[in-house]
Amino acid sequence: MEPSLRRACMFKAVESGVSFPQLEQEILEWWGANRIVEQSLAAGSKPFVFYEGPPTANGRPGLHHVISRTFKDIILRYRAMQGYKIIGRREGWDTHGLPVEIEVEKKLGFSGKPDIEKFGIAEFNRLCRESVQEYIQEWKSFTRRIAYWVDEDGYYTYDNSYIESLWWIFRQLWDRGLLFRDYKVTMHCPRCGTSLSDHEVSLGARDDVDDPSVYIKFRVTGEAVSGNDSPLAAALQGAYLVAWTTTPWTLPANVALAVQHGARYVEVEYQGDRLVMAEALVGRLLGDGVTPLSMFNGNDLVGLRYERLFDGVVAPGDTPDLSRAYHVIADAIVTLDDGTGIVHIAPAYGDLEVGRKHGLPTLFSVDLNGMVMPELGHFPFTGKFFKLADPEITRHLKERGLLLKSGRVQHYYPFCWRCSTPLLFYAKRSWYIRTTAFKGDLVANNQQIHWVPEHIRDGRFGNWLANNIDWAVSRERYWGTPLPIWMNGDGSHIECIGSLAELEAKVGRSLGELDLHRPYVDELTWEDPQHGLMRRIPDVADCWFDSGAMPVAQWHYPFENQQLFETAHPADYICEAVDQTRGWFYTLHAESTLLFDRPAFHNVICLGHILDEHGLKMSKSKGNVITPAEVIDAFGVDALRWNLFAAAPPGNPRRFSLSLVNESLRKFLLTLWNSYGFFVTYARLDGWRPGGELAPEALQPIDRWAIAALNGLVRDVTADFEQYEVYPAARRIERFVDELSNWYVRRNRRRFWKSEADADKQAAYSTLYTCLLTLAKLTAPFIPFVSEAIYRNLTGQDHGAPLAGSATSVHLAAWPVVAADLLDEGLVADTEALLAAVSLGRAARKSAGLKVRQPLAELWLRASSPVALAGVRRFEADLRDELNVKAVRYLEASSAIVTYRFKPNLRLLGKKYGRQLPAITAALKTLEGEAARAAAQACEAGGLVQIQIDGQPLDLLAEELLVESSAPEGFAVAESEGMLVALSTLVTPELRLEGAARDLVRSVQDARKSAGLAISDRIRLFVSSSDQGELLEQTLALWGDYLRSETLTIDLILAVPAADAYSEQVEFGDGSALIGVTRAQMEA
RNA sequence: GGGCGUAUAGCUCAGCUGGUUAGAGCGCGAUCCUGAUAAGAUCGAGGUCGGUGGUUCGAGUCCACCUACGCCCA
Repeated sequence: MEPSLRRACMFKAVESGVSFPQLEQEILEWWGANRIVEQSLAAGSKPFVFYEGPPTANGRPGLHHVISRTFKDIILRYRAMQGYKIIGRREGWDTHGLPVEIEVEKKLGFSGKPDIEKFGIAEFNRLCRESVQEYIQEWKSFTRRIAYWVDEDGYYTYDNSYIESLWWIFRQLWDRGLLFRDYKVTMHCPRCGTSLSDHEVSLGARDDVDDPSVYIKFRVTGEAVSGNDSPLAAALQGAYLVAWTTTPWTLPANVALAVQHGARYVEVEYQGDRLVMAEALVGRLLGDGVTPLSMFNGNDLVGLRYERLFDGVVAPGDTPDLSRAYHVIADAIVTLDDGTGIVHIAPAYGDLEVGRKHGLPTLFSVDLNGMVMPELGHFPFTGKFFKLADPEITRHLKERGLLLKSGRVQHYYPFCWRCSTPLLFYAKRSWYIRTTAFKGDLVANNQQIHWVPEHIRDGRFGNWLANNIDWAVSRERYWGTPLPIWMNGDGSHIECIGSLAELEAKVGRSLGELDLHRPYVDELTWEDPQHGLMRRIPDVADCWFDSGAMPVAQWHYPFENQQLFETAHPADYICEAVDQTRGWFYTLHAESTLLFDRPAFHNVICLGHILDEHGLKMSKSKGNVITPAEVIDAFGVDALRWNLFAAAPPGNPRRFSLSLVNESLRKFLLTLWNSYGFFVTYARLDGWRPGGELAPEALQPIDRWAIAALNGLVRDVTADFEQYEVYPAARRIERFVDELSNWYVRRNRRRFWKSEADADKQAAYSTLYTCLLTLAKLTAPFIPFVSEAIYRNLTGQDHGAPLAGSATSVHLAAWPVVAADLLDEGLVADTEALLAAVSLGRAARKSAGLKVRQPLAELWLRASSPVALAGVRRFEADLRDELNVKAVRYLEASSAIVTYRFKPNLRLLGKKYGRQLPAITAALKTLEGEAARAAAQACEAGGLVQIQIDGQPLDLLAEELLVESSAPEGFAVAESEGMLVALSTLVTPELRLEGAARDLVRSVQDARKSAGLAISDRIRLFVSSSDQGELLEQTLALWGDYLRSETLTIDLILAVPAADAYSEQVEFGDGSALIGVTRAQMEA
């Protein structure tokens, strides 16, 4: 071991071939063993409220869950480091709902509700509970692996306490008259006896279904509904309104005919009848040569009464106002694409929204088994299945002379995905929450929410609120929160129960042990003295209602935790994907607005979806799904997290591939890791410890630059976080890490490996240490593992005594604070100018074919502005060294070696001169020779430049012009954004020797490395050349000492290498040289 | 069919209130640099800024329409 390594060292060696997945496993174990997560969860004082949007525990976690969980995590970690106590940092599970039921049905081989009822609801629900529990176990280990830090003591929507809170909410709404019963159109399977979800409907829909296509005549009575007493009614008496339908079975339930606002309608004579329909469709239906008798606007027809075809059936308990039926309405659903421009309206079978809007009654003709109802009357089709009734109804109407035309058509129609029975659009009694009564509040409260990205607020979410419809909240299912509504036999008396205690009072016994699910709650009934037996309605709640209630129900409010709830509502932050605008974002917002008249959350990051590398949705059927495990196993969680934070703004849909994660790893994580590794390597050699006194004057400008840039970074990243803007924060960090590694470390390597332990070396260590330690804290919310490894080692947690005042984990450390006095915008800008000059210098070298190791005599520079010029002057020494030139000179207008060109500064001149611009540009182009030099001097002095426009003189200000200059003769030039660098290309014999020496040094360093020597090994060096002997001798004569000190050579031998030496043939001068190295004896 | 969003290099993305030669990283090719680095630098190939029209002295940027994709709704 090196003597220096025997000194007490606080840093553990950093292995260069780091495996991040392995590192992460070690840290996971350490976190677990030391209860770091628990400590972090318990820490903090000021409250910061978070709501966990509960994932449906009905599938394995995918990449999109990694995104949402890491975006939740990063904000919470940031707030925790700022000393906040995070409230609600706990798991939550959405456990109810149809997907869970379907999963269990599949397992059992069921094909619908009848199977479940036969099987027994109790056992069925038990299996549903079991199913979600299995998934939750998988989710828990996934959550730990991706370092989403939440309390595993989470909330479950199936808990009795959760359900009781929901009951309380329902009762609140009920007491305020906001919970009501109305029809809702569902897709109903008459064979399975159940409604189907949208998803199920799409499974069984076909677009090539053969159906009847009939045109029916409705006879105008000559009357109009009161208040619309148009003469048209009388004029059209006895004429027929013609409507088209592909579902004759719905005709008995007809209550209105709809026309289009503003469209043109005509009355025509056809086969002895007067028919009314849209003008645009007459030709298609009746052929050419039909002459119109009269014409009118769609609006004119509104209110016309017609003779009903049948007496539709009124639902039991319903008292519809039939005076509102059987007339013409105008509605936007009517199109002139096909049919007649007059649409038959049957609210019970699909047109419920239209019916509601126009105050139409809802009448029936087919029951839930799909049979034509006997109550309709005695017809040949009575009691028949609705599809089989179609031709009978058509024939019946034909006999009554009301059929104009019939045929067949192929179109879209849905079927049951299980049994292929045609589905019915069917208006069923449902329970609604009257959200429309609060539309104004919903919209107003939304304005208080900070959305990321911003456009969601007034775009997708705002529009959704503005078009609010009442929330249909009941489901005829089994595994869900039972609606706490009890009803007597004829539905004339209804009670809503708001707590378990209230229910106990009703049934007169303790229900402490009761599972508040079906079928157990269904069995609870009581006798009401006036209204008879009270029985619970069979419906359960929409599971979206469960999750929207989580601010209340996760704390079992108001039965417990009243005080906690006051603090924990609204949330400061939530985060989910964009599909939740009509899902969880809405249900949270709606329930909060209705109950408390305030938004449920203040800040929300709304994530875009993840796509595969071709921009397509990842789906099992496409086979393009990437699982989190394959990414994490290959590159680790931090590489994945960094990719998610830094690759694209969170609101955008993001394309994803393994190679992109690999890029994040190599580009960012390894750059950071290697800078850190560099530091630790040398700090160990020197036994360096942080904390020693550092004289400010020992800091080099580049040190102060690094510290200034670091503080600027802290300031900007903090500001980004305050705005919930994670992506720009990540980009800033990336840029800083790149500059730290490729500018600061590269420029200062020498200061770390030089042998004197002076103040300058201390300054370099101290600067780099400060940057790395601060970076560990800044990156902790992003990359919790790598930052932890760096932080713990830099604070000596694993090795020797921990640094005083440091935390055991970076996640328990405080967020960095900006040292305002160390910010230095001028210095940062000057360095930027320098970096630009360096880049141009390298470009110039490239164009002349002069490698950087070859020293050159001089460099000419013209800066883009006086500020940039000052910046370059300040760092001239760095520029000389970096570009390996002996002198830097500055081009000024007075110098005669260049010529000048002028361009207008459009940003300034555009506003001032507008359409004169082309002439000004042309005039500037003609400035040449002495005139150009004079103009350049004027610009430099800040004076005026006069040009001629159409014979008129025009004075331009110096800042309104952009000056460009050409290259001097004999120089290699590069130019960009106003800055020009010209390199003298003349290589003198002296410069050539110096270049040769540097070549030699580099070859020897290479050989040392290849020979496997340690950095600090001293060597014997052999050099010889058969074809460049003279050059070699001259080089060594002049630069021998330099070669020795650079390569730690204690014995330089101008000869062919000894047999035991490691030797290499290397390029040298115009030929080659043979070099050999052996480890020299260490002196005692 | 409606709403919202996206469309810029082979890939992933920047591009502020319209302004000068549309940028970065990856990948590819070439050259260079390197005793921290699976690294870095420079150059090159690669763009009709999705399309069409308009406003303007000037449009990737503003407006209209259209196309494709994603999400939500019908």
